Amino acid sequence: MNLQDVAKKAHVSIATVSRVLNNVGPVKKSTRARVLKVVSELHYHPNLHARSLAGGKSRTLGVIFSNLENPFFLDIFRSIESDAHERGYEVLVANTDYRPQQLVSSIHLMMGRRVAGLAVIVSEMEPHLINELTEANLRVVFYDVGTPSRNISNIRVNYPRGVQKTVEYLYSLGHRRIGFVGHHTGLDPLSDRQRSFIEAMKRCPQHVEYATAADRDGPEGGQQATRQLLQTGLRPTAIVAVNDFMAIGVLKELRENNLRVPADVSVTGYDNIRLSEFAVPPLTTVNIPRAEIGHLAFRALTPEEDGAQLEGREFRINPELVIRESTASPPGSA
Amino acid sequence: MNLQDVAKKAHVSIATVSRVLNNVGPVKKSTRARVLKVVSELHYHPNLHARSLAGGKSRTLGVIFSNLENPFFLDIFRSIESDAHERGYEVLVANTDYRPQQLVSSIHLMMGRRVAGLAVIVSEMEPHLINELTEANLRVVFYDVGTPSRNISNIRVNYPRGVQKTVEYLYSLGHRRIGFVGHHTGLDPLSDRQRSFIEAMKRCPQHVEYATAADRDGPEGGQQATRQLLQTGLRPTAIVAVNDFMAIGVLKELRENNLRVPADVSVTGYDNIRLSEFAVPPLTTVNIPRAEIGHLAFRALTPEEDGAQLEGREFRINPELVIRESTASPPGSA
DNA sequence: TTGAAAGCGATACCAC
DNA sequence: GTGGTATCGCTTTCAA
Repeated sequence: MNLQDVAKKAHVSIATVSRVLNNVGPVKKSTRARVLKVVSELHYHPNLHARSLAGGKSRTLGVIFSNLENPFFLDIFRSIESDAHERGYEVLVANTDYRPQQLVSSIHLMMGRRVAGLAVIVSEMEPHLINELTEANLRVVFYDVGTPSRNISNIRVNYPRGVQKTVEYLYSLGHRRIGFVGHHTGLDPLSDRQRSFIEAMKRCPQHVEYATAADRDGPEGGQQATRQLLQTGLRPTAIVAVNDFMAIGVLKELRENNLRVPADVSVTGYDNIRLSEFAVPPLTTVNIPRAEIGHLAFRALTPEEDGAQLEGREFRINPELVIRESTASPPGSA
Repeated sequence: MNLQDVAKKAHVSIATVSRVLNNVGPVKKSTRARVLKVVSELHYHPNLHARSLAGGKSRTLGVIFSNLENPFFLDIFRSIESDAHERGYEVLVANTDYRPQQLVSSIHLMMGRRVAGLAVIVSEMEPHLINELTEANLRVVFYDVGTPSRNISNIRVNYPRGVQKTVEYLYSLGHRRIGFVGHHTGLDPLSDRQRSFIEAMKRCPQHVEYATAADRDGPEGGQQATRQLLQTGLRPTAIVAVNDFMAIGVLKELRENNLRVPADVSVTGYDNIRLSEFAVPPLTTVNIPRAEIGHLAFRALTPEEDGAQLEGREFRINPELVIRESTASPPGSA
């Protein structure tokens, strides 16, 4: 079914039907009513492909995430989506599962769909992709990677700073043997995170020991990585998880080893996802304001109302330590 | 940038470029190579709107969920998506937040995008929408609502059966005062769930008492609803949550009231999301196989390989009780 | 206030 | 093997 069918049944031209549907140009009230009646009788829904093709412009944004299962990403998505809907945009999501190849095809898919802007909130970003997007004629916003330019904006969270705060806090509590639980350490941004931890440890005034382990993102991975960590011989009095989602698994593995948190082992997460308050015990973590990130991403992708053609910008997010009940002084400390 | 640009630069016609890009028809090897070279030099990506418009058919499926934040839905999504990608389909997601109006626009959006099939996995389904979709010329699969017909398939989980098993189990442990925690009881399918609970309670051989409370879906809502429940005066020895996601909040509220689970109060969930094993204590729940649901949905939306034009079918899912550590006999029982 | 017609960027059929 | 062109369903001038 198409405009033609509606036009015929309403005894008008397709141009008129189009005007009615888009609320543009002058249309006599009675004509308008007649057309709308036919439209609803026929259950007509305009072909959006034809519409974007003819219209040229697009009110659609694309967003690509590494792992929608992790509430961190989902929160950002919801924030972008809600801004978008409010302003009459649609949003297309894609999930890469941390696979670089999947990221490539998602990006190309979004370009094929001629999105008006693209947010790339992933950890598997590779330099050549950044270049390709920079050269493309498309508004893009990256998360924690790349540098601003004509069409590129950036949102930076300064992950190392948050880790530094965490490690300092644990150190101040008296912890000297700390483990790190990460995931996908083969991917640059994620091995950077592990490195941030190591550097923070090395910066400690007195002698400290550490070990790291990694498995896939999520509670299961966190549990598995913790299992490895407990077998290293380090006997950590604290474990720093790369994010809250994995920390949930850390807590479980400790519990199953009859290690109390925080009496025997302290645990920290990162992100401050809402689930972190429902963990047992509630997690000490680093707050990353997902809603704000979503708003920034939307702003970055969207022309300012007042026509000011926003150049690529850089937005900085400041990670804040949130102390809850999963951390305490190590056993046997004063 | 379009086919024309590529064609010009490669000194061929747009028809040839199209052939190369789609791997159809005969093309001389050298021409093919030349075209591909230009395509990559120009970073050309075909306009998918034009493609679907010209091609007619679509390799895109739509999926609509009530709440992607609830891992139950996300698991189904991932399962559908993975099948889809494997078979060369794309999938478009939409999230309704349990808002009927949002569902309407999502459905229309999907129709406008001319998806090849639409999975509607929501709780806010209204009869007139079912009709509209039934009349539409579109493969649809519903979750736990509607009846099969020409183009409509259904996946049914028999929620009441699972609740019945749960209540029977709690009853057999000795529980006589049980609370129910739900959400969005204004929506038919969800008030049905609450009703299932009540009916299961009424079926108990001896006298039992119950109360219900509701808040929004999720841990926060679960916590809030539990707070209400604890104020009703029914001092429940067990709480049945409408799903695992809410049960996580139930556990938290009980903990904050110094009620031990399961020593003082037993708790059950529903769905068996992976997080339910990470709850403290791990949740007794009802297993709903999300992956299988995803596979079934994909099958229902997709023409069989062998051309057998699958009529609308009904798939039944059997809910199974999974007993873990959040349930026990009530305090003071033999 | 309305209609006719020129694109938008592909696909696919038909010639050559 | 390759090119020309009708066509998909819509938006958007331009005339009437």
